Amino acid sequence: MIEYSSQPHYLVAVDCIVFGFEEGRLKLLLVKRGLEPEINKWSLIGGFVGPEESTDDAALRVLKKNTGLEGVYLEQLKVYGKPDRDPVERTLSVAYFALIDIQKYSKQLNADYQAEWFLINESPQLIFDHNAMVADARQRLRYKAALHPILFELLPKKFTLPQLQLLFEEVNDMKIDTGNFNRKINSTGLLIKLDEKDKSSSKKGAFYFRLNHKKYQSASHLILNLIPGSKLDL
Amino acid sequence: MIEYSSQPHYLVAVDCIVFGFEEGRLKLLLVKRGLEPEINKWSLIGGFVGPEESTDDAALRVLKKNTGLEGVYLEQLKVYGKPDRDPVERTLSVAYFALIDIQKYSKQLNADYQAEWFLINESPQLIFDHNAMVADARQRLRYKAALHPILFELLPKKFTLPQLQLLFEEVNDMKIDTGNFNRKINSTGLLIKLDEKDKSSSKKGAFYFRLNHKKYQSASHLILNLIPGSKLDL
DNA sequence: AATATTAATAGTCATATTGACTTTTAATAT
DNA sequence: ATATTAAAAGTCAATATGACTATTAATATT
Repeated sequence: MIEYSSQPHYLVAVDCIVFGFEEGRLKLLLVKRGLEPEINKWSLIGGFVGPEESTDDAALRVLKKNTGLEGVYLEQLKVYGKPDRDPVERTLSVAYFALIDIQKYSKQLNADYQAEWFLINESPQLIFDHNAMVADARQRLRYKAALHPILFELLPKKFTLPQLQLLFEEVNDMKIDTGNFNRKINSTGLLIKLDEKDKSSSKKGAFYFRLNHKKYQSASHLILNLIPGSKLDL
Repeated sequence: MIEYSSQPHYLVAVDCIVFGFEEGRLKLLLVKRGLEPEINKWSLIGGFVGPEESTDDAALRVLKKNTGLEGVYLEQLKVYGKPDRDPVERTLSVAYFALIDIQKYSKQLNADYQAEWFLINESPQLIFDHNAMVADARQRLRYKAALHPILFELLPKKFTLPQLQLLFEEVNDMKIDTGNFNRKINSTGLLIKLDEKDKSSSKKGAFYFRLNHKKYQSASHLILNLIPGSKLDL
């Protein structure tokens, strides 16, 4: 029988950077680590890759086990492979980032799980290299969101244009001109205007919109130009 | 002493998709596999990750060992983590793609190593999931090249605009209008026109250009718009 | 009931970019 | 001298963009 004799073997983990958006602020979902070392410290949602599952499957499983979340946007970020990143023994981590609609899951998250939302800019010190993972994921999110319509994954089914603009402004940490933003979003044809208005934040109220799912699916890999001055740095 | 008791351990490999460009065609560097199983079959350049090196370092080492290449453009593509992708035992592979100037290395490659260049569209059946890796790498190259000036990595120090256009056409598998292409490239300010001309492919000759390295470094992460109709699919 | 207030939404306009196309130019071959 | 070739420059209408202004719809105030 053939074998790769004497090659070293390593642990392989997955870690998920879970983004949410609430009250106009970008948030991050964290859990308290349940094993030594660094037990009870804040950590990304993660776990070891089992013998019968792919890394993608492991990420889905870990996400579901720790939060109950299913069917969310999930994308491989990158591998963190430095030999000493875990002090116990060598462990590679495949990082994934997820975008979820907080409202959809907030009740179940608080009731059944230990997970907690943090404002992205006020999140605590994390274990190992998890802070670096979050920083990389934010950068990737910004990059991707400037070119592809993925931020809708963070919003509820019904949302307003001012809400969407706030999300873009939060992700990109910049002010955006309302008129130009609306024109650009409308020109994508991705949104369908509803009759209902949200009057919680103004007297006039802002119309609710929902995604044109058909169009959205076919456009998810198209390159758009959602952020002003995208010739600039990202 | 703390340990992650009884978690499964796996082999971890790196595989490099090495792209080159010669005679107007995109090429792929392959080697004959040196160990069982599938010994002597064509394979990407790869190897196992050693205990003291990061995956990035492993990719650099493997690339140097198999080809002598150093200082080339190298970027992590993604992890291939399906449990059965290697028939011998579970092995995760971290795939990297490299862009190199063929001319710079052709002599040493032929003399000292087993590596061989193939036209990308005429490359042989590869072991395991390596064909899928190549397909993913091509897609990533096309995506990235539409937005960032990375294809220069495939050209020699001196090159002509027709040569560059041919490269873009090859990568994107489409015809590009010469006037518009030149205008776009010139507007980036990345190129410096030389006095010398290349007369090998026309009577008039085409001016050589070289990269403005200073500008190139600061522009490598900027989003440009190098491909016509980039609102289209990629 | 008229008016002020607020933020959403629509409209304007000069400028820049784009794609399709045409013209000129530089060198060699006949 | 003239024809040939492909590189390089130029033209132009259509579109996209960013900065800005005007209008509108609902509520609050007098």
